[in-house]
Order: sequence, then C-alpha cells, then structure tokens
Amino acid sequence: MKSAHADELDTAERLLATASRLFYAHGARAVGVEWIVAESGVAKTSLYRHFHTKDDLIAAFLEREDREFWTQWDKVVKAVAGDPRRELMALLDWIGQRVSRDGYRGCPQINVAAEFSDRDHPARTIRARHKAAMFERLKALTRRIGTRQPDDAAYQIALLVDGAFTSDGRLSRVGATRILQSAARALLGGERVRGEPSRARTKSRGRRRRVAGTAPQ
Amino acid sequence: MKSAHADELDTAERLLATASRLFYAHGARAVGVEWIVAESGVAKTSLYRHFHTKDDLIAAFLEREDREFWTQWDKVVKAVAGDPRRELMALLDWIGQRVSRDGYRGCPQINVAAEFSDRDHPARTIRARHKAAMFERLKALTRRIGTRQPDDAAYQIALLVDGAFTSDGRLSRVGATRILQSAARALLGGERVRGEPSRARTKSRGRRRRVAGTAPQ
DNA sequence: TGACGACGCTACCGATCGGTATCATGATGC
DNA sequence: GCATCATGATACCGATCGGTAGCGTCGTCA
Repeated sequence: MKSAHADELDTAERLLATASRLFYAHGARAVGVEWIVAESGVAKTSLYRHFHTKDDLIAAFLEREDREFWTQWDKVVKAVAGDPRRELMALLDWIGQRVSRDGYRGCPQINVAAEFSDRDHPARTIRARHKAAMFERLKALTRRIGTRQPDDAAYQIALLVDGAFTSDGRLSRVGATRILQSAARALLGGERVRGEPSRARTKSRGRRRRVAGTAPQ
Repeated sequence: MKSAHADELDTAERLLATASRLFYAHGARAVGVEWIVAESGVAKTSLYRHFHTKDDLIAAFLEREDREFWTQWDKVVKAVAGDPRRELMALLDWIGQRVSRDGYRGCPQINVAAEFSDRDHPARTIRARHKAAMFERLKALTRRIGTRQPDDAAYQIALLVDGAFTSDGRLSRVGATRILQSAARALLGGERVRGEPSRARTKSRGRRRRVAGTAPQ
C-alpha cells in the first residue's frame, strides 16, 4: 500500500531495524545518528522525517522490543497451553535459551533505561510498563498454578528472570534453563502445607510430562 | 602525609567522590568531564593529572564501588557471624534495604558495564570480577549451610540478588527483604530429601532466632 | 503532462565531547 | 630565600554530537 517496490523494506522499518541492532549492541548513548544513517543507508533527513528526535527513535526501539518479546512469550505459552506449570517451565526454558544466545547483551529495557536519569524519559516509562506487564503475566500464572501466596512467587520468579537477563553469560555456562526451572520448582513447591504429599499436584492431567527442550532435571 | 590542610578531602578523592555520584545517578556516558569539574570545584587539568583518561575515572569509580560493597558485606556478616543461614538472611536483609533506598538506581557494575560494548573496557572486566566474587561468596555460604547442590543454590540466589538490583523500586514496594528471604528459604530448604522433617536443620544451634531488621515471615 | 510525495545529497548549525598546552599561584621543605 | 610540587585559570584543540535548510531526483497517480 505504500509505493514503488513493496518487496523491499520500508524506509522507516529499515531505519528502525538498524537502530535497534546498534542500540542493543552498543547502548543508546554510544550510537550516534550518523552511525545509524551510515549503517542503514538511509539519509539523515529521512531519519528525522520519520522520527522527530533521537529519543523518539529510542522509544520506537523499546516499543518494538516489547512487542516482539510478548509475541514470542505468547507463542511459547501457546505451544504447551493448558497446564500452567508446564507453561511456566516452557517460558523459563525459552528465557534460558534466550540469555544463552551469541551476542546476548541483557534486557534492552533494563540496559537502555539505565542510561537515562530523567524519570520522564520514554525509555524509563516503557521499561516500567514492560516490567509491570511481566509481573502481571507471572502473577496470573502462579495463581493458575495455585501456589500459596502467588503474588510473592510471581515477584520471586520475576527476580530470577531479571537476574538471568543481567547474568552476562555466567548463567548460560552452567545451564540457564536448568537453574531457572529448578529454582521455580523450589519457589512454587516449597511453600506447600506441611504434611501434604510433596510431589503430585491434585489436578494432574498430563503431569510430569517433559516440556520440549527441557532438561530432565 | 600529603600537604597543606590534611583535614580537607584530598583532590583526587574529591574528584572521585563527585564523579562517582554523577556516574551513578546519570550514567557514565551521560556525564561529561566538564560536569565533574564544575561540580567538584577541581580544575580539569588536575583531573587529568590524577586520572589519565575518562575511562580511568570510570574504572576507579567501579573499583571504589566494589571495595565499598564488600566492606559492607563483610560488616553485615560479621554482625551475625557463626550460623551461615543467619549470615545469608542478614545479607538479604541488607540488600533489601539497599535497593529500597531513595535514589537507588541499580547495581553500578551492571549499569555502567552495559554502556560499553567493548569486552576489554575496564567497566566490563571489573563487573565480571565483581560478579564472580559474588558467586564465590554465595557458594561458600551455601556449602557451609549444607544445601544439596550448593552451587546451583548459589547461582539461584545470585539471580535473585541481581534481579533485586535491577528491580527499579518495584521490589521495595512489596517488601524487598521479605521477598528475598522467603525465596532463599525456599531455594535452600526446598530440595531436602523426601520424608525428611521439613523444618529443623540438624545442626540447630540458635535456630529460628530472628535476624536484626528481619520481618518475622 | 504536471502536481505531489518520498527520498537522497550536501552543507551547515551551535554545542559539547574528551583531552592538552601554557602560565600563574601558593604552600612546603630545606 | 629558594627550589619543588600540587593546583587553578584560561584558552584552545579536532572530533563528534543532535538536528536543520535547501535543492535535486525519481516514481506514482490523475
């Protein structure tokens, strides 16, 4: 619906893709607009036609990361949908793989927001919204799981996840997925009522089935 | 042993104190040397006589933070020394208070290291050393506690701590210390052998005594 | 054919970046 | 008194920062 050759990437998308790559790899303040212009092959004037300021471009980058993150989250959940425990394990597996990727440099929301001290900077507000959404999703999950004090468990799992994001390769060297999943199991199962049987949740449909890509222990 | 008025702060110390405050509050790249010079009241020439480059100043800042962090850590441990569980709980209480302070803006090692993509940048190497030291100390603690798979538990607690560091005020609003300590208890106690009594570690000297500043639950 | 819109190119803006050279000042130790 | 040393003040460096103005070009659509 645009013009000319619709097969090629839109100018704004090319800019945003290049800016996102550079911002993530080097930090928002470390990347000047000239660098983005040179790398994307788009004129600087065009950059400022689509994004009025560099901060707008940074905001667009974080919004884009936010959307892609939840898209993948939903995809992971959908693949094992039904048992909330399996959903959580699959999510932790996905995050474990994510932080183990080559070139992984942490959570873009955390990294970029840390570069700006102004509380009203878009990077700060977008991060806040992103992390609040993360907690809400985890809370919904722990409630469905039926843990005692599900909100606390959700916070604790969020801590594990953010910790994994900032682990800078340390976690992946010892098995990120394994560490995350076993921690979550301890947090969810460790608060059960004394005397209650330790394994075997009551609603046991398909229990203890392995999640794709999940280490047995 | 220096000169003139020894009661006043040394020039280098004044510079480093000002630079540390600004670097932490605004980020290393956001703070120019002119700003540090203006804020500290020290001439720019003096800055470069003590710190050859801005990167040197950044490195000195992180080294300073590292030293102060472990100094406080040791102090917290010393106050309750003896029972490793109580040491861990006291440390988590300290961290819970730390991340709840006004103006807390996350772990300086994590924040500043994220601003530099060069793996050889001092911020990157100092952070790596700092986080490795954190893991070693936690590992020593979990081993003394006698947890099953103490290395895994140490990693998991490190994730909680780094997650708390990056929580940006979210954690403190729900009780940082409480969340951290209950998570650690679950991680340490959740792996006990099936059938074994759930509370009451065998070496029970002074067990279940409250740690200063610790919430009952 | 002619208007329009999206884009690229070049040249430029003032401000700030990290870093240096030069010289004056003032206190210390001998 | 004199040499030494740490510091301050000023002026400057080239490079880069985010951002803009002006103009030419090309494809689309009526």
